[in-house]
Formats: sequence, structure tokens, C-alpha cells
Amino acid sequence: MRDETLQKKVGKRIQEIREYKNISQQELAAKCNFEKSNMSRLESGRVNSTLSTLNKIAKGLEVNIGELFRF
Amino acid sequence: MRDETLQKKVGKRIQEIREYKNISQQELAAKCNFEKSNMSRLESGRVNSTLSTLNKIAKGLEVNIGELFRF
DNA sequence: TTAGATGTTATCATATATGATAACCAATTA
DNA sequence: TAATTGGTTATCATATATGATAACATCTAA
Repeated sequence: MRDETLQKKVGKRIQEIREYKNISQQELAAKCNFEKSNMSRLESGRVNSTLSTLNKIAKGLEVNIGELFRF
Repeated sequence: MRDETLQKKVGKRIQEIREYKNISQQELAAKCNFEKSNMSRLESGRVNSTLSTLNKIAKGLEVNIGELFRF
């Protein structure tokens, strides 16, 4: 059972921080060592991410992982 | 690639909140609609949980999901 | 004893996240 | 024009999270 709402909220939050930091999906994806297509999927809230993926993104964005849950 | 450290930190945090609320793993698991064995696995940090699982636990504990990342 | 509650660990089937590739669109730049 | 940049979507193979079951160990209470 997924919670599409939470997925979308986290995705929006990632996008928000990424845009604030003025980097592209591609740049962020590179920092996380995966492809831009996966970043798009994540930001659009189409996946039920795991802790490790969220951690990579937090590190790529240089924020604490808790920041991804400040809606 | 998992981050065992993060998994363990989140697991400890779940346990911390659960014990503060004075409920058993079994009770919490019931609120989350899964078995106590899975709660044990989660608290011990042996899994790379997904957003939906973390969300169920946060709801079971009656806390905001961000609380699970306050280390 | 016995029973119940609490927690741990192993194992299994199934569902799905991840990582990669490719095709595509729109806007910008040479 | 053509090339580049930023983003989206579909699809695939592989790895693994989830949910369930069962067996087990402690501890406490009847």
C-alpha cells in the first residue's frame, strides 16, 4: 500500500530544495550517482523511495535528511 | 547500496518513541497492520524501509514522520 | 509447572524500488 | 538550421522490502 500523497509531498520538497540551491535534476542526479530520469521519477512522486535513496538525495542536496520532511 | 547506519538510527528512534509511549512492538505492529516480527526487523535496523512503511509507523506512533529523523 | 506477553530470527512468495537505457518534448544557443 | 540543456515517460533486469508464518528464548504470573 503506497501513500501517493506522502510520495508527492517528499518529491515536491526535494524539488523545492533543489531549485533553491539552483541545480538541475541532472546535476543532483550526478551527485547521487544515478540518472536524471530517476530524479524526475522521484520528484514527481511516482515512487515509494527507500531510506537509502532519500539519504543519497539529502547528501546530494547537502541537507539533513529530516529536511525532506519539512512540508 | 544501503546505509546501515541510517537504518539503525531510524530503528533506534522508532524504539525510543515507542517505549516513550509505553506500547509493545506487537501493539505498534497491530496499529500498522503487520506482524510483530516485522516491527522487530525494522527497529533493529535490518531493513532499508520505504516511505510508506515509515509513514505507517509514524501514524501508529501518532507522530509526524519527521520525528523519525530527529536523532 | 503452565500460560501469556515480549521480542528475535529465519525463511518464503510476491510486489516493487532501483538503476539503466532510450525516445521524446520544449526552450535556448551557436 | 543544428546542438545543447532540462525535464518527462516507458521499459527492462535485478535486487530487495514487505507481509506472513513459524520456531525460539525470556520473563512474569497463575
